[in-house]
Amino acid sequence: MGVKGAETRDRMLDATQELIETGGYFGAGLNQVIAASGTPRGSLYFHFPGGKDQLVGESVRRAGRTIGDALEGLADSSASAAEFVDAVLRSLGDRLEESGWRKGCPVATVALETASTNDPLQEACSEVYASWEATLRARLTGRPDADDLAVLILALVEGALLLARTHRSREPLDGVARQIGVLLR
Amino acid sequence: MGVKGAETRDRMLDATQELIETGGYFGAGLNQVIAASGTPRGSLYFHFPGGKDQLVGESVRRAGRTIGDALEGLADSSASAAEFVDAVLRSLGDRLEESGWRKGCPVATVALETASTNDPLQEACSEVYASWEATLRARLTGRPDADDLAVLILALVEGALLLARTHRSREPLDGVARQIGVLLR
DNA sequence: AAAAATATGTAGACCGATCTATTATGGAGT
DNA sequence: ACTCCATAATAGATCGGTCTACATATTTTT
Repeated sequence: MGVKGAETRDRMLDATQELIETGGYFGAGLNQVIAASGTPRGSLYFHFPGGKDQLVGESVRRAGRTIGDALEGLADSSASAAEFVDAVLRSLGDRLEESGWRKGCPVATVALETASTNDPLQEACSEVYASWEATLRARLTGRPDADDLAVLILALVEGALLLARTHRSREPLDGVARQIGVLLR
Repeated sequence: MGVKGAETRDRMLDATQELIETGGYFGAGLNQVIAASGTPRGSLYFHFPGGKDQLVGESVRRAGRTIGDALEGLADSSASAAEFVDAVLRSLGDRLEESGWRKGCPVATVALETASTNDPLQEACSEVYASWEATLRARLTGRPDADDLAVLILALVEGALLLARTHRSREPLDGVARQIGVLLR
């Protein structure tokens, strides 16, 4: 793949990721993708012969890696598990508020939309969540019930993000942050 | 409104609720709604002059009341807060698994899909969540931080439900249930 | 090194299917 | 008789996807 082609491909993934985050699978219409990325329709099927599902699948996995890397970063710079979770909640809260309550979890909407109707995408979302769980678990080694705790923290963060976006308020994230100490004593 | 009309209206809401739960706002195409309910297309706009958004809005609020009532019931028959949350998780897990991983939270998908693009529906979802929060809060009176705890529990349940549906497994719900005691000591 | 051949990518018109919504008409209930 | 509601045909827009033509690189051949 040449330089030009890679750029076009990237611009398409960027636009899709952005649209998905705001409106999910159906919010990322191909017309909107090509309009937002400034790329022609035909090129889409050149770079993504699998069509929309391939495009969305790659976008989800890509977003999963981005968030995953951010998690690793926060884990490394946190002294305790409680501090780590607090940093995650604050960081995601900033992102959400600064985007005008548009950018919550880049996976959740697609995950729910496709859970029962699109196996390849369901699997992609499942794998992203599993990778995040693994990252959390790695930060909790040594604790008893590290497995359960990792799942619990991920559920807590995802749920708080859902409520915060729906209410258009940081309160759910802040409320969870205030109580996280009790859990990770 | 006559008896016949009310029945038709109800059948439409039933079908919409079912479709929404499986596939969200865009999973509930009007063609599917009328096919599943066996009602004619024109009648839809007779009973719901506001079109699809009115139909979905009423379905969401209706599902919100159904779940809310179930929460109240479980709250009444639980001896402690921890027992209550455990019962909620188990009940939702049963519902999810028995439906073939289709029926998670009847609000979450629509909430995420419409959060940034459809204010009336975003508001409907926000109000349903607020009502559930209030129910949880009522079961926690007496505790310090009852407000925070209600939000935390709702986030936990919503997050666990999202993960369980995505992974097609009860594990996230069970894992949270195992750790809930620590939180509500 | 110049020319020819091939691969890579762009570009947009176009297709059938599906979407929500509207309309006109006819029948059922009271 | 008059309201309530059912019914289907249809409109107009948008959806994902395909197609052909064209342009630009890159390699091969001479």
